[in-house]
Amino acid sequence: MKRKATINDVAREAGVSKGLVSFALNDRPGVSTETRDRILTVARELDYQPSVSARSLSTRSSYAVGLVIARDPDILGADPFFPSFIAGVERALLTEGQALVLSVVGDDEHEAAAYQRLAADARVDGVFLTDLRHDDPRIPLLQRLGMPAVTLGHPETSGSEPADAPYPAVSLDDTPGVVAAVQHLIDLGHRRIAHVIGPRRMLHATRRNAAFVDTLRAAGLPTDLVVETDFTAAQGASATEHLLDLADRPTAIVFGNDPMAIAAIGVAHERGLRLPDDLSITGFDDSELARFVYPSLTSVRTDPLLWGEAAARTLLRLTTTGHADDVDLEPARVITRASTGPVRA
Amino acid sequence: MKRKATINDVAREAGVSKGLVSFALNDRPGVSTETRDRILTVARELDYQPSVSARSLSTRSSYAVGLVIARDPDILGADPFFPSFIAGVERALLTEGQALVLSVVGDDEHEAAAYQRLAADARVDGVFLTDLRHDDPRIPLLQRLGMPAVTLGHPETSGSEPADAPYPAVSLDDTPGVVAAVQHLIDLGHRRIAHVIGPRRMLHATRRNAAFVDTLRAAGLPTDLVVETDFTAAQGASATEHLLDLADRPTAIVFGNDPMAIAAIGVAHERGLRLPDDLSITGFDDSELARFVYPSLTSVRTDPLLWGEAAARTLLRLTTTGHADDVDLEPARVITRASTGPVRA
DNA sequence: CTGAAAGCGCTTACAG
DNA sequence: CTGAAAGCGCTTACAG
Repeated sequence: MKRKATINDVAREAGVSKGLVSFALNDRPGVSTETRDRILTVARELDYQPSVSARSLSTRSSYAVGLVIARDPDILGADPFFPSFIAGVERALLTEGQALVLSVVGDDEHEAAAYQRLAADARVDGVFLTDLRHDDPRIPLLQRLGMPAVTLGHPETSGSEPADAPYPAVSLDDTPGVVAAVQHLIDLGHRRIAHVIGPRRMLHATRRNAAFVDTLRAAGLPTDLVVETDFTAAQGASATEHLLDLADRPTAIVFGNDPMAIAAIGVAHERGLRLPDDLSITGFDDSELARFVYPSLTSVRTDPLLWGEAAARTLLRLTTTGHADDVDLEPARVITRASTGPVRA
Repeated sequence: MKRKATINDVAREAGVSKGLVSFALNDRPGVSTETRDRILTVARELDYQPSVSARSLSTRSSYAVGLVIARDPDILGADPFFPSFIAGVERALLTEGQALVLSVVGDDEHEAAAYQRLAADARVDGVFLTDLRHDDPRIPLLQRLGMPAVTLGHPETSGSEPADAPYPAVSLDDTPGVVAAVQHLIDLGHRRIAHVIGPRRMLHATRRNAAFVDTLRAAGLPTDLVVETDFTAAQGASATEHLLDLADRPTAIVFGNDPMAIAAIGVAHERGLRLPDDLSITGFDDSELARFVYPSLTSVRTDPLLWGEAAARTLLRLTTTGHADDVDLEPARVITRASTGPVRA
C-alpha cells in the first residue's frame, strides 16, 4: 500500500502552490484555465483524494449527516420504514461524497445524549428528524446546539406564536391514504370501524387518527374505537383481542402499521374468524409481506425510499447553502387487497 | 452558542502547555498527579471536548467504524437481522466515543465502491463483514485497502493453503438450530422435508443447508428438496408454490428466514391447506412477528443484538490494540410453536 | 516532570 | 492570475 497522495504532492508535481491546487479542485474563481487543467490532470494521475479530516478541521464541517433512531430494536426490526428510508438517503449521499452516521438508541432518554454527542464531536453537519412528536424536545435541543436539520413532515407550530418552522420540512402526506382506506371500508358497508394507532406523542399518530375520525364523522359513524399502541406486533395483537371482546365489536380495524395488522390477522384466525367476511383489516406502510400474508393485506403505501432521497437532498442543500425549501412528495394512497371486503349482511 | 473550548483554552487556564494537556487527557505517563488533576478539573469546568477531526488528522484514525450492507431495500426492510445487529453495535460504541458510519448499497456492484470510499476518505478505522460469501471478494479488497475488519462467522480458508484467517471472527453457530429444527420435524414423523435457502453464494446458506442435509441423511431420509431464493417473501412464496405442486410434495418446509416462512403460511392457506396438519413450516431469525402469525411460527433463534455488541467490541479491540481474539457466542436454537406438528397419518 | 515546536493536510485571507 | 503564510486543534518526538 503506497502512501496516499496529498495536496503537497499534487502542488509539487504541477509546479504550483498548494493553495492554488485547493482553489482549482474546489472550482474557485481565479485560476487560469490552463493551470486548472494541469492541476486536475496531475491530481487524477496521482489518484489524489483530499483528506476528509484535514478538510473538516479547516472548514469546520464534517461532510456527513446524522440519523438518530429512538426505537426499541424489536420494533425497528419489524418496521420496514427505516431500512428503506436509509437506502434512499444513501442514494442521495453517494454522489455527494457524504457519509451517513447512524445512531440507534433504545429510548428517548438516550436520544438527547446522542444528538449532543453528534454535535460536540462535530460528527455531522446536519440531521434528519423522523417520527416528529408533539412539542418535540429535539427541536429546541437542536437549535441550542446550532445543528441544522430537516424534519419529516411539518412540526407543530408552537402554541400561540405562528412561529415559522425552524427547519425545512420534507413531507409525504399520509392523510389521503388513511381517508381512502376508511372510505373504502365505509363503501364496503362497515359501520363499526376501529383504529389501532401508534404512540399518541407522535404527530403522525394523531394526524392519521384525525383523518380517521373526520372521515367517519362525515359519514355519520361513531368514532369511539381508538386504541393506542407502541407499534409492536405484540400490542397490535392485544389491541385486536380487546376490540374483538367488545360487545359491540368492530367489523373492520385500521392499523397504524403492517406488523400490527399481520398480528391481527393471526388473532382473528386463532378465534376462528374468517377474513374478510367476519373482519376486515388494513395496514400501513405496504411492506413486502403485505402481499403474501393470507388474506393479502390492504395497506396504505408511502414511499420511504423516495422520502429518504428527498430528505437527504434537502439536508445537503441546507448545510451547503444555508437554505432549503420545503418539499412535498406524492401523498400516500391505499392499496386494496383481500383483507378487506363487504360487511356480512 | 458560545465557542467550544479548545485544548489551548484548557492549557492557558491550567497554566501548562497544550502538550501536557494532551498527555493528561490521554492518560499518558509522565504527568504528575497534581498537575493531571488540575488539568482534568479545568477541562471539566470548561466542558472541554477534544475535536474529533483534529485528533483524526493527527492520529490518522477516525474513531468510527463502518457497516456496508449490500441488500435490496425491500429485503432489508423485511429482515429484522440488521436493525437488531446495529442496535447491538451502537450499544458497544456508545461508551467508547465511537460512531457508526452506515452505507446501504443496493447490490454487490456498488459494494466495492462503498468500501473504497470509506477507505479513501478514512471515514472509518474498521468495518464489519456480514453475510460472508464463498471466495468473498471483500476480503482481498479490504486487505488491499489495509482496512481492519471483523467477520461474522469464519470465512472459508482459501483453497489449498490452510491460510490463517486474516480477520478475527465473531461467530454464532447456526448449525445446532437448523439441526434441532430438522430433528424436531423428523421426530414428528416427517419424511419429506424441504429446505428453502437464501442465496447459495452466502456461506451461511450453504452451511445451514449442509446441516439440513446431514441431519436428514443420518435419519436415512431423502435430501433432494432444496430451493434457493434471494430471501424475499416473494421468492419464499414461489418456492412454496413450486414445492406444493410436486407430485411427491413435502409435508414440512424449513425456511431460511421468517418473512419467507410467513409468506409460505399465506400460500398454504390460500390453497386451503391446514397448518400444521397438512404442512409444517419453520422459519429462521425468530422475529417478533413469528409469535403472532397463525399458526405461530416455529423458528430458529439467534441473537443479533448480542452479536452486534460482540462484533463491535471485537472490532474496537482490533483497531485500538492491533489484535483481537475470535469470539464464539451461544449457538442458535429452535423455538417450537404451532406451525410444526405431527405428520398426518 | 514539563515546555516549545513541528507536523497532520487541508482552506483562506493577504500580498503581489 | 499566483505564491507564501497563517490557521484549524490536536499529537508526539525532542530537549531540558
